[in-house]
Amino acid sequence: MEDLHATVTGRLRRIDQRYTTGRRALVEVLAEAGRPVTIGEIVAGGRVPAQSTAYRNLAVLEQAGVVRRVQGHDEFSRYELAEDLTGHHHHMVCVTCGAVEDFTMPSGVERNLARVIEAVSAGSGFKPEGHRLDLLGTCAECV
Amino acid sequence: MEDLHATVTGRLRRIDQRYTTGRRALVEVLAEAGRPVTIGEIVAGGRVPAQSTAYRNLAVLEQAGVVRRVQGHDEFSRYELAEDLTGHHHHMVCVTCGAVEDFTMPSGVERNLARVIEAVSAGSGFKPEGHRLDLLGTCAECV
DNA sequence: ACTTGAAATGAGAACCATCCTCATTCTATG
DNA sequence: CATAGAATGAGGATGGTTCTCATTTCAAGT
Repeated sequence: MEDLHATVTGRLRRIDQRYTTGRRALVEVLAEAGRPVTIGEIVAGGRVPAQSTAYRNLAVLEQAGVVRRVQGHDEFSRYELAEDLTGHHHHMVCVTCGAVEDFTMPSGVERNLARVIEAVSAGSGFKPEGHRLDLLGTCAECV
Repeated sequence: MEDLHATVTGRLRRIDQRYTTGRRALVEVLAEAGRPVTIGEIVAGGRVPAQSTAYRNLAVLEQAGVVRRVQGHDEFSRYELAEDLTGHHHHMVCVTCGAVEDFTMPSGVERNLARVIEAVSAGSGFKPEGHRLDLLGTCAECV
């Protein structure tokens, strides 16, 4: 966790932003969640008091490359730590309640996928910078 | 195109909805686009006059299993024909302008991916119903 | 420690894509 | 042709997200 804070400090400094107590709390909430969380969940946790500040700081942290915004299957945005902080992963998205959980694939499959993506975009004029693979289905809660 | 209209007629009838001229125009716009389009693009085309009707009819067509809603990388929703009408495909999403283009992968890769997805979700309590794979990057226009 | 200027915060207002309302128009059916 | 019910379109309402601005906090120099 201290390593994480040190990394975030550096990335914020790079865009002339301070790592305040409130922003540390936000990063800790995201780190402890282990899955993408909504603004509602973040504020309901009690450690991040104001919704407007949460939105603003998530935008700052996104610009710093610390946070990534995730679209699930409902009307709420969700936020998680950037992949280079948590490791490359994908999402299982419940189409009923909107909940999002992380999952990972064997690295062989990932390498294979990366190779195919490279080949597909080669002649298209599109310059790929990353990919997202989401499973859509029903989570255990919603059976 | 006539086959398409016949199929849509059937699917709408199944949920007690009519296939009106306006809805036919909407389906034709989506079919001709060949990529997910925004409400703005649909209305700007001139064949679908009212924005509110476009939204309502897209919702009806989505319920009928004719249309799928796609989230890109900007604040606009995009709409395309359902995969069983156009074939399974994925999206290249421009992170700069938000444009979305279709692409397909070799069927061997798809089968492989499906197998891995099955294995991953097997012990998780999550029941997968589909997947979406998006390439994020920069399109030819945005260089 | 004290001061000071600039950045961060929080409460509420503003924004805008999307959805809803309702009076009017269309359409399938007898 | 008549009629009842559905579809349409213009504008209003909704709500997640963003912006505003007065207040508070922070970092750096003295």
